[in-house]
Amino acid sequence: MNLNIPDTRQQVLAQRLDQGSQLIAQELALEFDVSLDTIRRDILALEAEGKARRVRGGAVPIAKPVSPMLERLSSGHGVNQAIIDATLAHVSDVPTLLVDGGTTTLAIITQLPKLDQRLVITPSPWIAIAAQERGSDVHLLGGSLSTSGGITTGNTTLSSINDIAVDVALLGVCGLDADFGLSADDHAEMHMKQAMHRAANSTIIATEKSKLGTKARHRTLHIAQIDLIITDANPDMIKPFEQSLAKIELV
Amino acid sequence: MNLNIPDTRQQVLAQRLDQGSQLIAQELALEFDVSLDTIRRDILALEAEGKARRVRGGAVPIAKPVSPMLERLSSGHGVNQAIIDATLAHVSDVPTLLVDGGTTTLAIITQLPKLDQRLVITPSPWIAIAAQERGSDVHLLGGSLSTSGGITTGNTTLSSINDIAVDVALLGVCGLDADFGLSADDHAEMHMKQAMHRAANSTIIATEKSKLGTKARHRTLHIAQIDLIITDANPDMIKPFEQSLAKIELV
DNA sequence: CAGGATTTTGCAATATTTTGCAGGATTATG
DNA sequence: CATAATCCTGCAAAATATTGCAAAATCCTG
Repeated sequence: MNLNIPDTRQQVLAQRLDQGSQLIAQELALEFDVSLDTIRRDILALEAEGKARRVRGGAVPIAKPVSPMLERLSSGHGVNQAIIDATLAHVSDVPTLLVDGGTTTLAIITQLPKLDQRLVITPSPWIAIAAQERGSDVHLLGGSLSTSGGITTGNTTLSSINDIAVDVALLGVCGLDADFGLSADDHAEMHMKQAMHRAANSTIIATEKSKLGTKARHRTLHIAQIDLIITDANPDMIKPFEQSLAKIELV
Repeated sequence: MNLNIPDTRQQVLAQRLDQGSQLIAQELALEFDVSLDTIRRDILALEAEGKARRVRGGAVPIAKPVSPMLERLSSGHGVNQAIIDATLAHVSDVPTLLVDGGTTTLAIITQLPKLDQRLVITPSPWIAIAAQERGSDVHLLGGSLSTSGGITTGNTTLSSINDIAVDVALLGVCGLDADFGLSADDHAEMHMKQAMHRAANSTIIATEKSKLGTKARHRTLHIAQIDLIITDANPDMIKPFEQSLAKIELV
């Protein structure tokens, strides 16, 4: 048997909370053979550490943060309509599209005009669903679903993407800097975006001005490798980009 | 034992509303073993938070402007809660789950308890998203997205599924007949379900009674190949199945 | 080891929350 | 209009929280 001191008990309780179980004061008092008050104090301590949410009768795990993707999707789409329209003008007639994940690309794909015989290839389940609803044929690239960006990654994904060739790759952006180039938050996502670029004849990027000038952790593409950048930035914000080869379209 | 306090109940109720189910005060009073008044107060509280629209006899979901894709994602609509609970009892602790597409399986996965280190493998982008929401690691099987069932199919999918071994496969149902067995609408889906069955140690099926006794186009599995069938059918509906080897759980 | 400080624990008195119930008002339904 | 179901209101009982306090255990120091 363990030491029956606040420290040990609270450790056990914290572990159970992590595991998702609820703490019921009455039961715990019996289990640890202490009074209700003592358990109550333990829970009080856990709450102070932010490890528990106290409720009448015990405690429950801290409410989990919902995924950022679902969050944004359900709470109004903050994607600039002008960006969407400008991008659609470039991709609407493309018969084979390779589409990255992300809120911007998702917003674009949900407004893709219906077209017979279009094929959308994507590592993102969100994009896959949206594209299918717009009547496209969809090829979903398999792999492990990364928590950060919501796209599949991994060796199997990479190898399958290396076997395809498409007209246009539409990439999402974590950071975009004139010198540092396009960057990604995650190492696995970086490889995915690079592979998508290689598989496509031309690479298009649509991004909001807030991403301009920012750098994410992993350098992914040089600006020169990008064929077209579509953004809602002010003219002076894109000055650093002008000497590069990328074509920039302001909306 | 669960905490039966306003906080917990209201959380459950809110979740059901999100799924599109309507709340019936009488039923809930029985389910939670409290008086009608208590449920009424819970609903009152939900209404105050803007999470429910109160109607005579219970409450209905707030009409929320969701994209069609989200709508389908949260459409546990019409799936019998008892089936979900019974299935969860079998799969909650399984560390590696292979999950087919379909509204029933989707409703189940959206209620999967959080568990560290669970891996969900699926050919369905909807399941993938739902599983990720619930904190699971997700491996998405790539391939062409079939329009009928919403799962990926094709040779690449089949070959990748042949390389895996899991504890439990949770399959959806198009038709289920005592003689004809489990059947699928689509030829490609048939192959997928068969492959999923082969990859798993045990095969579980959850289905509503409306599917019982019906045959879809393509015979997929014999009843004897199924380890467990969970359904809300009446006892006399499953008589034809009794001579088979499959274990049947009525809810 | 003695003696004092600190922590932990259980208890009692007092709030607070939650619950079920009784009654009368209101609404659906034939 | 009559009837049944559901709703609102106030209230009292039960469960749980909070607070203050004192006894016990433990730790610390010389």
